Amino acid sequence: MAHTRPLTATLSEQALEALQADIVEGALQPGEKLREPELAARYGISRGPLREAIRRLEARKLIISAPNTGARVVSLSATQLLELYDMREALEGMTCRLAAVNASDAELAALTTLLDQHESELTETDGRNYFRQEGDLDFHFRIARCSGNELLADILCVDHYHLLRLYRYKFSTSPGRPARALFEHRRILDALRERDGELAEILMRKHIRSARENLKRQIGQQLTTEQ
Amino acid sequence: MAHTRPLTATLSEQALEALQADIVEGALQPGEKLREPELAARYGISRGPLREAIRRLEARKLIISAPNTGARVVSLSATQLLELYDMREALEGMTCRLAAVNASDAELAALTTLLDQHESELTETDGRNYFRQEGDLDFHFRIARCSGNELLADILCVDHYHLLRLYRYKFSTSPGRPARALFEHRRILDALRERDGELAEILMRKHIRSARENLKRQIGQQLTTEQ
DNA sequence: AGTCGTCAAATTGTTGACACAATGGACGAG
DNA sequence: CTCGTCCATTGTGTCAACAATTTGACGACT
Repeated sequence: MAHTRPLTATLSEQALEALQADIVEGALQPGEKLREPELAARYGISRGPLREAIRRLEARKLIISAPNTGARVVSLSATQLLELYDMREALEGMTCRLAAVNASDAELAALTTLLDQHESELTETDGRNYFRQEGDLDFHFRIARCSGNELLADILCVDHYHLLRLYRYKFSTSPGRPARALFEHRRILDALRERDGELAEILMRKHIRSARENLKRQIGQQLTTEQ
Repeated sequence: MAHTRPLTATLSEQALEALQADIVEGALQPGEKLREPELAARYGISRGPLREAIRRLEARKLIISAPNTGARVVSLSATQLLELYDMREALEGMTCRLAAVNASDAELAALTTLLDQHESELTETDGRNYFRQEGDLDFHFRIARCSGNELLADILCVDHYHLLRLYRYKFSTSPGRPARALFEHRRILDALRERDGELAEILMRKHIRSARENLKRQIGQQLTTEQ
């Protein structure tokens, strides 16, 4: 009989999760210096595992560090944030194209359910926070996962997803945006159901580009202009 | 007066470079177990910095590791290798589109020179190893670098480039392929010079897709079918 | 007053030792 | 002969101490 194994086997993984949560949830602010002795004490571990966690979060682009001067929480410039959207347009366009071919009927049905669920929440909250959906509740996340391409899915859902999470909600969504986004999601799903990969890709790219334009308009002095 | 500073400030970085070279150049074979005491002795360092180097190479997908069971050199299945090409199609298509807008005239001129150089080498070596160009000599690498999008360029030229290097040359290029590739490169550059981002993206994607198809045809029993 | 050099404190880089888990082979039961 | 168990060995996870570098403050000099 198997023991119920802990969620994280090693202290390094626990530190990874804790540190990532602290960064994404804002307990550690963008640009903040990460002092190893302080953090190690905070998580009740030694510096060894902590340093490994820092290296892994560097891979997820949540931390930047230089030799001898230590690590800091990432702080994207406006330019860098827009770059992130160009990357998403390219990668999510491709996952969408692939999903049109590779998604199972069951997965597409589940996506329909998800969007219905989003619609309820949209009307309930008066169209306020449609974008707050995370992980499995995130339409984009789910599409990547059923693209059939593990590499793309991992890059989007593991490597860069948390950076997106960190910045996605720093900007107030303009009034009509959530409803508009839901509409675009439905059109994308329509294309997926019709198994039209080319159209699905075009629609997803347009969708992300319009989110990018929306963001661009809102970028004022909220962001540091230089990294 | 500044000391001539060493290329790598820390042992961890030296280990990163050494280990990466050993993996890409085949001194460490795909799938091979990486024993920390052995490697630490090999590079003349202790396990601490070595473990950090391993974590960083995990980010570059050259190493995979699981808790308590250690690390191994990555060994891509045929499926995973094809997935890599889908990722490239998406990302390089985008860098190409952006480069059409953002590349300077000087950069485009340098790319022309590069392709001329490739042509000489192609005729000199009887069309054998056009694809062996690496780093700054790699057409794709250079385009990413002049896309103006640092994030995309880093993902392609740092994060995933070495994985591509590792696998690019495991397959014999079919007879006419190098000449064909050079021809496609020239058409892409034409589009860049005309500042036609849409066409440049289309051509780059077609180019990578045909490389993918070429690869697919050659995949026999050389690759493990399961990871 | 401002700039530069020096020194002390804090922080990062590295090491070797210890604790724990996994691997592999010998041994014995079936 | 096959399978499972036990134990020794090997390797990974973690820690605390040491070494080297950076940072900031203080004071001397222009």
